[in-house]
Amino acid sequence: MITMAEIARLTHVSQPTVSRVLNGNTKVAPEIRERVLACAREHDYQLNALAKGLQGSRTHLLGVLVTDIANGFFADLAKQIEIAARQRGYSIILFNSDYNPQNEQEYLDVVRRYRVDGVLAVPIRETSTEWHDYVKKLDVPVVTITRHAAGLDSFYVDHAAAGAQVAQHLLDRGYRRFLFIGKDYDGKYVGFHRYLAEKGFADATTNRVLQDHDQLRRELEAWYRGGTARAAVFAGNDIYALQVLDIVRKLGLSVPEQVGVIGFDDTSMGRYLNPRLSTVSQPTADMARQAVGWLLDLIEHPGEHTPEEHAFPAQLILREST
Amino acid sequence: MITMAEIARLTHVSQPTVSRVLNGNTKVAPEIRERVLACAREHDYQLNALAKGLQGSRTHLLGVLVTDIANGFFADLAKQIEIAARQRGYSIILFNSDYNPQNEQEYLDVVRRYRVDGVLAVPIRETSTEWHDYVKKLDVPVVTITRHAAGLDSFYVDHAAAGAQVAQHLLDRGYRRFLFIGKDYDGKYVGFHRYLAEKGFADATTNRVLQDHDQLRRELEAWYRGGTARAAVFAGNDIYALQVLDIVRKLGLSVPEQVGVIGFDDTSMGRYLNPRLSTVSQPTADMARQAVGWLLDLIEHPGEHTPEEHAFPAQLILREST
DNA sequence: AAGAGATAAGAATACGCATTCACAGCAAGG
DNA sequence: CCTTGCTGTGAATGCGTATTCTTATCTCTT
Repeated sequence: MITMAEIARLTHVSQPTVSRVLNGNTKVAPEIRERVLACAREHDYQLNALAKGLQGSRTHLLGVLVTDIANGFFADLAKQIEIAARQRGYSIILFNSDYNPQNEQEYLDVVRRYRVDGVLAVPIRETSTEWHDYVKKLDVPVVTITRHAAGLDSFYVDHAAAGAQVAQHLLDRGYRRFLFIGKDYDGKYVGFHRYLAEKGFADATTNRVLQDHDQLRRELEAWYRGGTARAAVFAGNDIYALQVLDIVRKLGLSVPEQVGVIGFDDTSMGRYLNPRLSTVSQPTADMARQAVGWLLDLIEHPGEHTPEEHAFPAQLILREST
Repeated sequence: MITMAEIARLTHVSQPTVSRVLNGNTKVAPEIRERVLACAREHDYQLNALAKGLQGSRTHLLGVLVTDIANGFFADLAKQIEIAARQRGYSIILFNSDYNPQNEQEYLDVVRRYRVDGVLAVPIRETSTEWHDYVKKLDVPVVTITRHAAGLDSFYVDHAAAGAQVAQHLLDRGYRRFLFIGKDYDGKYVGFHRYLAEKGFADATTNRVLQDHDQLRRELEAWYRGGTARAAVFAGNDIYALQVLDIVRKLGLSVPEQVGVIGFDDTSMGRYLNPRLSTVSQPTADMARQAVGWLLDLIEHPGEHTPEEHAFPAQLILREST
């Protein structure tokens, strides 16, 4: 791989001059400029980003930390981030925490090792003080995306509010008993439960973690038989919702008459399911673009700033399943 | 961020000694070793990977180039790659070509800029000589994954063979008219068509590119009405298959009796659809692990080697839709 | 007890780039 | 014709690390 020094030797100038030509900020004699450019083109010169990064300025690397890239929602997010970053000349180093806090920690070390310019992170828990503190000690800007993190710049949809919207919708549709499938610390569940409690349905709300399809089936059946009021299931994501639909079908129950089902994430498949799946859509592309823009501004115009939290609205996509 | 020189100053030793302690290969006095390690721990030292990379050895960076990370199959692939790479101490820089050859080229420049140690790529076309030549000029090892690329190390499932397997299965099940949904240069279609032609069904095979759901619906309907023999649709991926199922349902046709449907990729949703989707599974995790292993061996034990092509078997997952 | 060999640590250097500093050449002004 | 000021270029330097080379200290042998 050819270097500036090499080009300098070939064109009988000094290395700094080559640097000046290639960066184009300083004035340099036209003849020399041409000679150097020609030589660079001829040998297909590529800047050594490591040397440039070491030298002190930016590395033009962004760390992207997600919980699970195999999840369609995050995959989509990553894609949008990658596009936005590329447009502004940054490359991304991708990390998967796999919902394991230990990995999450280790990745921050990788971030430091490579002197990444900034980080876009989907933290595992919204309220992990350890992680939070660790991030604060980092001297690179970190923007939280998809999750709300107090005291950090964050771009997110208010899951609690979305959960409440779902609750309201289900009540409107006449459902009176509710089941949430997902982690109980999930903001969606918190908002969902709170809203229903305010309306006097605290006892009618249950929360189940999805371990395994067969177990869910047993629990779902028991739950359904356990009451007479009209029942609805709120699934933490569309994949869960799909499984619920399958189980409900097997139980011989009709959707949306006997059981209502609503998902989350607005995965593309929802539109083609039978019945078409009601779900909640997040402005992924918008969030990603704005988060990247914000982060890059932070990077390129450093200085004191107070973290801001940017909430985006969730949108109910109402289809046949409710 | 603290450096080796800084630690050296604090512990009253020289920078090379700190390097020796931290790398642990050379002998150094126990007392000094302890002092340095304590100091490093206390200040939470992190190696500057840029400097190390510049210095000449490895960068411990891998380039991962996929066509579309938002596609569940590639997302899954990326996840497996990331896991395998992490286990051996490598981080990955992710690129999305978005099926745009120009992006594909540009990414190779990024690869060179960051002095990436190696590349795992899903090329857009299996037979792009330009790309192929460009890759050969690169002085880093490149392993092709998911696609077969002549003259390069590649890990892939033989799509043509898989297409033939599908054809055979559909014939076994009594289907006699066939439609493929996907790009016509797709290996799956090639093998599918060839096998059917050998059995005398050349005229009964049609190929359609999926542009848009409504258009597909019209074409599918016309195709179905256009003959009397039992019909089956082979979709290039599970998402297409899902759309086909939806259309077929709308047309009031029964699956698998009147129309058979089979997908590709074995997405997790297939198991929960109604009817459960027959599909083709690729050993993604295996391929990813082996590809990464192979690439890292190439990196860590350089030298002459002749590229090898590793074909993996596709597995038919037969469920209710055929 | 003195010289040879081993061992541990410091000094110097290179990697590729950007930047600061110094200097040569030249135009303009007195 | 000499000074002032500007412009374009080269020399020197630092970023953080690993490595090579050198030197000082110590152990062992005879």
